[in-house]
Amino acid sequence: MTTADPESSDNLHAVFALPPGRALDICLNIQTALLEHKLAPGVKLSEDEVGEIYGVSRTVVRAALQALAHSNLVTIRKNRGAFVAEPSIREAHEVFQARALIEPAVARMAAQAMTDEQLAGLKAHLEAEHVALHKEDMGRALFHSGGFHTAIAEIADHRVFTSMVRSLISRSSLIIALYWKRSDTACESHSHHALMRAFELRDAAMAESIQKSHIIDLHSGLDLREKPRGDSSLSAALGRTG
Amino acid sequence: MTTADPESSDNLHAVFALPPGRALDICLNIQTALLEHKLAPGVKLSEDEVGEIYGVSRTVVRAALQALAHSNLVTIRKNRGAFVAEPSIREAHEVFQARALIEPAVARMAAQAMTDEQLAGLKAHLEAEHVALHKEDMGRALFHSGGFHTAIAEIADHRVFTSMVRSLISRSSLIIALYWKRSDTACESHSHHALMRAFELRDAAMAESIQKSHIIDLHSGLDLREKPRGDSSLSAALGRTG
DNA sequence: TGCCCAAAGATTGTATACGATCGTGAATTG
DNA sequence: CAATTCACGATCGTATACAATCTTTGGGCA
Repeated sequence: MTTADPESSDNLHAVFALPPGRALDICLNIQTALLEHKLAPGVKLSEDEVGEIYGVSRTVVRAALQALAHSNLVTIRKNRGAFVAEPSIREAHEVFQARALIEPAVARMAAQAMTDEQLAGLKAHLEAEHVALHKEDMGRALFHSGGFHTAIAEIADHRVFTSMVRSLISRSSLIIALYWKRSDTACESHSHHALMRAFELRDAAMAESIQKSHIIDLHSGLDLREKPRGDSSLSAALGRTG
Repeated sequence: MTTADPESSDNLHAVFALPPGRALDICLNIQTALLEHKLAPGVKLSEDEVGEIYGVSRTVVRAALQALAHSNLVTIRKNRGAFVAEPSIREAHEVFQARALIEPAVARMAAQAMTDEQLAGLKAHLEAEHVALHKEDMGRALFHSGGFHTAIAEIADHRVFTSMVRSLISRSSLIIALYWKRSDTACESHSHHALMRAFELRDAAMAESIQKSHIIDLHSGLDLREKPRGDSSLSAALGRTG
């Protein structure tokens, strides 16, 4: 179980570049909530409110929110406050383009470095995802799916890439919350298991190729057409009241 | 001149995810100082001291330092304070590996999108670098060299990659300050001008290829052998006094 | 003489207070 | 009745004060 625990914040703090402390805890808590889709894009994160929840002053909360803002998970608007980020369609494309470049290269490195223990750890991620899926806990399933991708980067043992991947995956979670269109989530399982086979074989080229296809497939699972979102269309959509 | 002004902080703030304000100004100021090698790795950035320089309270300084820490330009040690980061040898390798993956792809995109105006802008960067080199102002030359790489990412018009490239280049500046071994800096000019030719021809494949070679060349210009650095060697180096 | 420990100084971590800015709603006017 | 303006409330931006922690330095002891 220990090897499979995705919540272990051993060196997770590296992403936020904060010294261990309460601010980091808040960051990690909010990040997890985002990854599990417990916090929707656009939700306001009032400093007072967050501070009261965690029992700290606004000073600490501000540090946490700024760190999250730097990871593009939160948007800070001057004199307005912090909100869960709402990635634009353009940003969604860019994030998945970046993933399509970086993650295959990372998968290749991971395949070469993979130990049996790490292989088992990856499998545990997939099982956790499967269990969550079976319970129809989509949020948790997505969380473990992201954990799988992150774990691969960690196995590649490349901190710069790991940091990038972690950041991109967090942003992907928000993007999926906004733009996911595919109803069948089984797509995950197939690609991930195919990737596992490549890792078992230590076939770097195969891992790279599968991961690239997988990311492109995820990208295509988004509905990124321009829509008349927001309140501008609201009046038109409703017509006259009554 | 306007198109060539590399200091323009138009959307430079996107890297730090801070609302416009004094904290951002401090970030940008310190970042520029780092890029110009006016601030050496390891230098302590006392909150009081920085605050007095810019005429703000520690609150603002802390926000700036945390933003810089998130960009890996500054290291914050609990109860110790903030220091200009000292990238390890491993980190140096990783940063240039990341650049070798990302920047060629970005160069390809830029070559396809390049307008004549943007081409002129890039040329201006090279000229500025040349002028600084002629004045033997190495710091400023390096600054413009980095600006050239950043400008390419901006032309590619991909914010996610641009942000990554900017971050990697900033870190590269620290790495070069610590590990640069090559005395001839003319290598820059050659690769950069070759890249310009590819851009003029709108040859995406050529631009990608040249950029990849260029990054690998830069990487090889570093002396990344393990050395007995630091004070541990100091006593040995000095022997007994007198 | 060298090492260990303790107290003072300096610096950061956190909380709180006050001023500035923005959003909202009611009142007023065309 | 609709549009505009103004004042109020809420929230953030910043400064300052106090508490916690680390570093340093001086003295004591083996």
